[in-house]
Amino acid sequence: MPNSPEKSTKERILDSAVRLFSQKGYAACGMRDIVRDAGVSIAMVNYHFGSKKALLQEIIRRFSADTFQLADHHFEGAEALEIKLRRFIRDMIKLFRKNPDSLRIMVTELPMDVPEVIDFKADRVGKLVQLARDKLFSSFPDEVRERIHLEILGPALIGMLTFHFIVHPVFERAFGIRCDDDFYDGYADELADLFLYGILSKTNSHHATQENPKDD
Amino acid sequence: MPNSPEKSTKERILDSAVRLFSQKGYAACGMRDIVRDAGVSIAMVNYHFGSKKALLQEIIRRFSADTFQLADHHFEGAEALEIKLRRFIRDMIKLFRKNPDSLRIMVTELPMDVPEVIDFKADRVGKLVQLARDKLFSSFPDEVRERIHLEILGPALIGMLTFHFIVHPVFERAFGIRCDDDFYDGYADELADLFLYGILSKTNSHHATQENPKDD
DNA sequence: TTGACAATCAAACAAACGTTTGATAGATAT
DNA sequence: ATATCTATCAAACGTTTGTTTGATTGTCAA
Repeated sequence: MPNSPEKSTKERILDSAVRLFSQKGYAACGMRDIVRDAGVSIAMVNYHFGSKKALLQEIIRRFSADTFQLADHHFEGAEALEIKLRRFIRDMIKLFRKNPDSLRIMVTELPMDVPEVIDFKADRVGKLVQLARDKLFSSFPDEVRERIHLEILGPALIGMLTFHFIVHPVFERAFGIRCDDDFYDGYADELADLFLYGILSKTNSHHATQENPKDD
Repeated sequence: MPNSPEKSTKERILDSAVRLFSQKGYAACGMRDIVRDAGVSIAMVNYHFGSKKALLQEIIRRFSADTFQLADHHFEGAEALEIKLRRFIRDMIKLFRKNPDSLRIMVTELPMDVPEVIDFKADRVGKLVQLARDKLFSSFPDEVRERIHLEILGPALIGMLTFHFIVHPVFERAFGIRCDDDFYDGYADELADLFLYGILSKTNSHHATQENPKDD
């Protein structure tokens, strides 16, 4: 299915690239696949973006900006931790649903040979966790905050949220579920419950369940 | 750094392919990269595996077998849910640490044009969740099991466990952590706490935190 | 000793790759 | 009117791709 014809050439290339990079992977997707889908000449990619790799970086750059801006926005404000975190998780899933292709590209197509991309992402993730520490957990007493390892729980949360979209084809096949609005409402609630209880457990007691066994 | 010379040609190719597929991605990694690293001729790949794609499928097949066999094994037995689940999480992380390259390949290189691979994975995931339902939660009363949505919590757990290894370079850069034995011990404990509390919350009360708000 | 078989290699293959070039049309400014 | 600039295209460029071929070596059986 070709692209809508009223958009500009540059936007048509971007749309096609996002879909095809996600579908076949960046390296496996030839520029001729993209321009055929976009209905433009192959020279247009280098004209508008400079190179195929720069096109990929532009896609990642745009989606990163959306994602981290959303996170920044939801951590501000005076509401309780529960309220902020539930809203954050719900809107994050909403954003991922709207751009599942961009999400998969951002996660799976780590351009290992472009160190500045890794630096960029690491910088944003670090700032995000710092923001969570300052804005989300600032009211907790120090000895509780010491027990909450955000550098573990943060990536775990992101992993929970994103993994479903990464392996979506396997997931739908395995459970015979079609993922509609209702499903994702339940999905967001379930993950929020899981995460909030996990955090709050640290605020009340030391031991996780009955005994926290360390058997071998 | 080339491969160890005492192994067979077939094994040398497999070892090199796992590392390089993970590093550069399947499509971006040329067969000449692999055979140069393995110290063999390029014809050996097609001789021993048939094609480049068959080599990828062999890698995924081997690692899938290890992973799901581990899961099957840990869900059996008469111990309590907490004990089984903690041991499962710990050994899963141990396996992922030993084969981070295979894990990344299995998750990120979904051969979309090979439907049987997706079918294979979907089948295994479905059976795994069914096994968890039968062996892990069989002692719970029915009205509690209805509230535990394993088709959501299961993939969420796998996402938590694997995501760290997928984005490992970003992760290490962001937090300035070197991930040693101690780190992963804490990592496993933290995730087990998080997950067990999230589940046990469903067994006690209906509402997640204070109010389970549904604001907009 | 001869024949068959398995493992290996260097070289060659056509196809596909990302990029560049030169030309063309349309708009805008001088 | 003419020159400049922008957006576009078809065609060609040199590489690199995965695969195949034909020859060579070593091993084991007849």
